[in-house]
Amino acid sequence: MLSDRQKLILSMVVEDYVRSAEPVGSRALSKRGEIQLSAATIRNEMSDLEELGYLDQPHTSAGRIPSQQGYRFYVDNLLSRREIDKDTLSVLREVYVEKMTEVEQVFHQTAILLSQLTQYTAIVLGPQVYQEKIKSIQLVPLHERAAVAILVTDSGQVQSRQVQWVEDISTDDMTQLVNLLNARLQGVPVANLRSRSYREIANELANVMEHCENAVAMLDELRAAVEEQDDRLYVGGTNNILAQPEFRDVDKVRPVLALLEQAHSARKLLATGGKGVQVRIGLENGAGPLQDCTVISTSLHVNNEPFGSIGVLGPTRMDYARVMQILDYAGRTLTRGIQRAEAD
Amino acid sequence: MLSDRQKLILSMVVEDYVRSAEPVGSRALSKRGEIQLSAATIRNEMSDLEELGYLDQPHTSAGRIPSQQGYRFYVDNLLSRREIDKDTLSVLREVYVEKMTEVEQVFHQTAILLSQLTQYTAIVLGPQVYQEKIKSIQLVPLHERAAVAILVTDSGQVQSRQVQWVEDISTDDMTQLVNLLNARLQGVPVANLRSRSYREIANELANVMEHCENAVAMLDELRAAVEEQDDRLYVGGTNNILAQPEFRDVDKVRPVLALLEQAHSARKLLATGGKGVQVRIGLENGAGPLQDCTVISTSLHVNNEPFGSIGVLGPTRMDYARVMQILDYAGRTLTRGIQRAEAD
DNA sequence: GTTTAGCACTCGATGGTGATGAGTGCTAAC
DNA sequence: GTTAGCACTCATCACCATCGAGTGCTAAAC
Repeated sequence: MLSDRQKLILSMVVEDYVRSAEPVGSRALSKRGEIQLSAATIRNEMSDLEELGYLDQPHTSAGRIPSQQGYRFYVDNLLSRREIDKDTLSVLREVYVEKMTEVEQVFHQTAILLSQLTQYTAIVLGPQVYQEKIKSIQLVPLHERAAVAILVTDSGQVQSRQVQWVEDISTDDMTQLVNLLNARLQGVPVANLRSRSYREIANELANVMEHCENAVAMLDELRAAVEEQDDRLYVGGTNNILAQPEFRDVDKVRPVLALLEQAHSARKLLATGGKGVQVRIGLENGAGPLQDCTVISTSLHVNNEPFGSIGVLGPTRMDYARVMQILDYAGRTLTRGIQRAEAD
Repeated sequence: MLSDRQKLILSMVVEDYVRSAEPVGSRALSKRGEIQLSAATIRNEMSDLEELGYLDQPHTSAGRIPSQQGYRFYVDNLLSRREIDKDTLSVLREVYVEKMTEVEQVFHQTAILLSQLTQYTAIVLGPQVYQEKIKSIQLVPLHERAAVAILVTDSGQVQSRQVQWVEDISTDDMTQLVNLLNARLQGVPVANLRSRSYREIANELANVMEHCENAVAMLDELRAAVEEQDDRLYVGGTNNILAQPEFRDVDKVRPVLALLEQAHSARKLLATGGKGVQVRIGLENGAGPLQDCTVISTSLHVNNEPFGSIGVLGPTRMDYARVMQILDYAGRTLTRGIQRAEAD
């Protein structure tokens, strides 16, 4: 276990380094007044901290920087929970005071907001429609052989697909089809469209109307639409990462940007399920391009069900306290807002 | 007017420079065999071309690079319309052979595809729902006081918004409302929702039912949804731009990325209206961050109406012929595909 | 035992120097 | 009109000395 003095020095190193991006020397800490020790003493402690794995030294005769383990300890034990600053708070309040009817829009705005506030890159993952229940299915004919199929879930999310019929279909048939689908599918989780109930419906359809293959294909299309939309991912402020000194080297940034462009890679970075703010430092994000990055994220919950997540990606040298506060606040406000909108 | 020899030399310089990203020297051209002249002669011609403004010299005793004017002349007059290469063609065919029912998905895929094929950054702007006509309006109740309003246009695009009622509304009222709206609004351009017909409807509603403010507010919400969605912009391969030698400097890339993140700035880059492939070189994109970039784009048309546009952003040192071919092909194929889907 | 001053040492960063070579412009010969 | 020859320019690179921040260690002070 670290002594109190070691903890103090570690957190001073972390905070200094986060501000300056320069290795922190013993003399600099000694002069800062928060600690009444000579540079030599601090040097000894730093040497110990390095041996314990909490600090790194880029090269002999440079100052120290926190190691991944150092950041981890700092986040877990030393983080000073200072108040969220007023300017930030007022910006957050201003945005979330507006009514938030359109989920998609809110998530998009949140990505922009988070990136602006933190000056890092924001990643927002929309809720998984896949887990919601079907509220209604609608069919809007476009021409004789084409229509738009619309699926509404109980949280009010809408998915749609154009469908083509192989042969003409009468308005009556279509009404009958819609009625049947609604009667059988209301309340069914969208995910089930692929399995059991899906086949039952198919059989039943075959009894009621001709050309039911079309209707079956339609359900399949809707399910596909939902699956695709489930990757609904918003990334904001990618360019912010370029402002960080550790990413001045293009070869370092490019893999990170490339990863963010792949929806399936990016979504893996975010917290899933668990409550509270999650911090993943360096290699904890999985080896590779993100070894110098930290992702802080929190997942949203509505009625105790996961409802997307929001996160911030920056260098490991990140203002942990501030970002965690912002995410915490944004997460709770968003959750409340959505819950209220649904309860209305 | 340039002599044939000058044209040949200019295009050799452009093509060499596009390949190598290094200033092109007279000796290098002389040795390439396509021209039977000594380095000295070519030097004289290059000197003339520089005086005429078609070539630049980074510093004395460096080779020449094309000026913006040089690229412009090359694109307008010298571009060799060689065949699109087979590999590229087969990739394009493969993607667009799949049926393209979902407009949104196709545009998204196109952004990814274009960036992969060209190794530049792709920008795709979806069609303006705003200009289409209303096909149908639907209302799906969620709770007593909340519903999802859905608007379908004649091209099959779907927009939706959650709406809240101030007071409970009966199912009958809702049905009546939907019927009225459909009767009055079918065929009306979405854009008109804000103006004339919108007020007429409001008055008529006041006669038929109570609490019509809710319905009026709903129409307003739908219009807002459409307006927001009109910024539907897909950007693919932003990281590709980092691979270009002229953008190894982070300070050069960052403004470009920042611009691409702002939907309203990015959409300005693309061709609007006119048919055919458009090339904007350097400052032609408007002064500022894009002075070393070229945007090649083409707008799509369905039934002679504009239907979004697709474009590629790269350094001015760009493979013009190839990108123009790819965009031309993709544009025509997309248009055909969408038209067919609608005609079915 | 803990803290501190003193000092030699390390190592990256900075800046100046000279060699190298690609490429030019000019002149004179073909 | 074309080309060979040549002096000149200038970016790039390797090399080297200098500088200074920061360390580790030792011995003295508390």
